[in-house]
Amino acid sequence: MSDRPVVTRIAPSPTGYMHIGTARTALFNWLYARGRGGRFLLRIEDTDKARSTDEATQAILDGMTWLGLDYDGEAVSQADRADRHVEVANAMLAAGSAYKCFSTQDEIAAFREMARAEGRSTLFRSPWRDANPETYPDAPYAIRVKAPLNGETVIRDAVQGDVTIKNDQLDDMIVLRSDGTPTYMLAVVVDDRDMGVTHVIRGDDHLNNAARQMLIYDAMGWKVPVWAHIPLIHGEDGKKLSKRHGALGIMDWAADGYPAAAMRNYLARLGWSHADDEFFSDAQALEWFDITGIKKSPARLDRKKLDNLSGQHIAAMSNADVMDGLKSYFAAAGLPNLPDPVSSRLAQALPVVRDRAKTFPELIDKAHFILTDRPVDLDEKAASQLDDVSRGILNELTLHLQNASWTRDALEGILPSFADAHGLKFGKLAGPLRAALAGRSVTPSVYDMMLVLGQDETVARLKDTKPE
RNA sequence: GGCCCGUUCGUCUAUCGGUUAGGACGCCAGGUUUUCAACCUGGAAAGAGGGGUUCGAUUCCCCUACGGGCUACCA
Repeated sequence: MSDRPVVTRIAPSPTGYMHIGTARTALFNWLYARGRGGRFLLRIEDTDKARSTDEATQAILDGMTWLGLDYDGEAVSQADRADRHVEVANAMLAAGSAYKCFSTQDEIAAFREMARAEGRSTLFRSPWRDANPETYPDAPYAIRVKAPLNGETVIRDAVQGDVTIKNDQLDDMIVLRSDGTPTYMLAVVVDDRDMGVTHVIRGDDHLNNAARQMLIYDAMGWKVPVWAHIPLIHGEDGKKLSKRHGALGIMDWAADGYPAAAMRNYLARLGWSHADDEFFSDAQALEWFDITGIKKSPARLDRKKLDNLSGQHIAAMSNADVMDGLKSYFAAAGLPNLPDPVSSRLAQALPVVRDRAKTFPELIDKAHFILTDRPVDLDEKAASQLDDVSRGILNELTLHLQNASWTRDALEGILPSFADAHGLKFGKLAGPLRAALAGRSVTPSVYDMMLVLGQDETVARLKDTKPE
């Protein structure tokens, strides 16, 4: 292939948010470049002024940041490079590989309409392709590339294999509009080549476009990059992703509380595989990722699988990483950050709750016992656990607890024998205990909670349940 | 319509002509257990259909069906 240093890029158009598919494509490009000591670039395809906004661009930047995909240099604005695009269009014109076309949009539309009605090809053949410049009218014109009329163009694609397109399927696409602005087809090619992009890894909705774009590379005598057109992601119903699937933006997933590391792992496994590896670190992904492992068929999103992976990541993260992830989650979900004291309490509880949560909000929920203050509010089920009898029992238990040494061994000695002495099954004691300590009926282990809460707090909460 | 791409358990996938078609998620059953989760053990579950090629096809070729993409002076 190539021994040039690898340069990849992600080139999203700012359309309001960072699409989940864009996020995966970005990840693939990032993995490929970074895994080989190459460069990874970001270019915002904002040539469509009507649809591009600063907010949308910011959304992409935010998405990249959250996902942890760092790019080299500054983000490039495609619109800012319009002059260079025009320059290239004129160069092609001068070289004779492009020509001025005076056909109006109305004429072309009328042609297509008729062609469709008659069942003929709607491919527009400009009458100006070989016209004598002396016959040119004094009117606005578009610049079109001169596509070869016969022969074929083969796209050597690292994912799709060799894809052959007959040249008579290619029209003389417009590179410069009659208002003097460059089209996307021109802009991508010029920008990719100017930015030194060696590998174009993008959605396969661009596969056919690659043949057209190669025309420009050839016309300018530029080296064609390695193409890698990856299949799109589909929704859980197998249909192409659309608004009704919801959660299309990467930040929606951030707001749902998935750690970025889990998202990277999950997204990497969507359409790419490395034998049977499912759960892996960034370092492993960086080492393993290669275009040869990319599948040719589209993959569906699977929330359950993400949940599972997410749970594994949360369990494997360091405390510091969990706390950082929590902050990102609060920011993405638009929630206020935890005040420091609460935050440090949560940190203490992490060891006993992290294994039980698939997402950050779930983690917060599991840690409710440590986040709540006395007097503990009881939910309905917890309240029903605390009848007069069990309150009495807890009160008696308090006596045993306030002088106990506060270790797991000690507590595991006290509680069962206490239950036994009262003719209670352990569960009958644990239920009310759970209610008193957490105000809920579903909590972490009572030993875990007691240890995390500490002796004073535990005893205080039990005393709060003292019968009147 | 034309051109291009795809199709292995419900889902993500392994397999690169010869396998009892493997793993993971999910699901079901059992176990463990102080609740929930986790965990352990076991189970059900797949080559779209039809033709070829071959001693032998999930694997190579063709057709059909289905899905997707492109076919703009959108990106």
